[in-house]
Amino acid sequence: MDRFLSSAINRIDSKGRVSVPAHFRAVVQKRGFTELYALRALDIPAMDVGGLDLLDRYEERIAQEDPFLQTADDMSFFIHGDGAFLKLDQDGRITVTDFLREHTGITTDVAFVGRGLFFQIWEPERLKTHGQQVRERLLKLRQAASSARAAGQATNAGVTAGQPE
Amino acid sequence: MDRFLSSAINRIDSKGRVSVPAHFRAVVQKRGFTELYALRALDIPAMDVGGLDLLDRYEERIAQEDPFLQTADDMSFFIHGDGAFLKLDQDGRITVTDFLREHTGITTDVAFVGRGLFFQIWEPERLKTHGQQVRERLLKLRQAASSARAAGQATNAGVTAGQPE
DNA sequence: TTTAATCCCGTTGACGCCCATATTGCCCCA
DNA sequence: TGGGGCAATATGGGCGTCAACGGGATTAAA
Repeated sequence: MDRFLSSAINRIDSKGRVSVPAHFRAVVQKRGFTELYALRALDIPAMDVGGLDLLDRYEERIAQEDPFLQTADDMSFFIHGDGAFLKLDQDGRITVTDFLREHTGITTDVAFVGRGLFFQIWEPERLKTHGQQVRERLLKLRQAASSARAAGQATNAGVTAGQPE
Repeated sequence: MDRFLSSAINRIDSKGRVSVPAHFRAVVQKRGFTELYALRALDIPAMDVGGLDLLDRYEERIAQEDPFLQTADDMSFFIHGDGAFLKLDQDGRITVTDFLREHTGITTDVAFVGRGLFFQIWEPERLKTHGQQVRERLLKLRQAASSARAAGQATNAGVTAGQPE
């Protein structure tokens, strides 16, 4: 498997280290990441962590912006300046710096969340809250879609009553 | 047969393991699933379980979204982060983790329900309740359909009365 | 010298591997 | 048709391995 999937919660030890889940480490190796780069997610208290290819995605986006405008500058500052390298020690652990704690609110435990091409680092309680919010939003999306379909059928009223799929 | 059909209830042992029905295991093998991936269903307390091809459809869908908007993030979070691998041991059992118990309410027994290309995991009592609700909904739908049809046929007065089935 | 980072090793607990037993369902034969 | 026996499956438990975790010791940096 070459994608970051699933999630796990690990404890920070007295030296401020935490194990990256073995499964994630395998993906890191498979993808050939020589170093991990972490940047602060924009609207949530989480870090996005991945290889340097994480930047590619954002840089593409920046390239689309007018370089004379503030937006491009802001974005560049964000991804180039507001990131940090996470070094894996030989037991597969990283040290949780204040840089991480500040933005995530992490204290004693760290939640690792797979996101496909990268993974995220969360404070476990906040992650839980966020997860619930995500589910609610997706559920709304789903209901909106199905009621829209129902409304569509209503215009065909009575011609074809609901066919049980 | 290469689809997940029928259902079964198995007991969790003292080590937290439960046998996946032999029939399902055969399908798993036939479909070439090397690992099982479980997602928390959105609006019901069940897990959707299948191969990694479960993700393909979702990822196609995500690709349609603007990757910088919240919806894409939510969708990725849901399928990549809110899932878990279920490893079959060589006796065809999986271990029931807290991740599964939390969402499903499973305690001592597990209900396996075939759903064609994937299968579901339920707490048996909840499955029973859910089954009844589903039947009621379908029944209502059917009745609504037949009464609508009857209304339409009323203009053709009494020629063909509702067909019993 | 102090602080922090890195290496190395031991412990612990969870998980996978293996084998034993019980239970179920099926087939064959009387 | 009913019973016996076989095979497949579900279930229980012992044991080894590995990942997470804790901490000592050494090295590098401030």
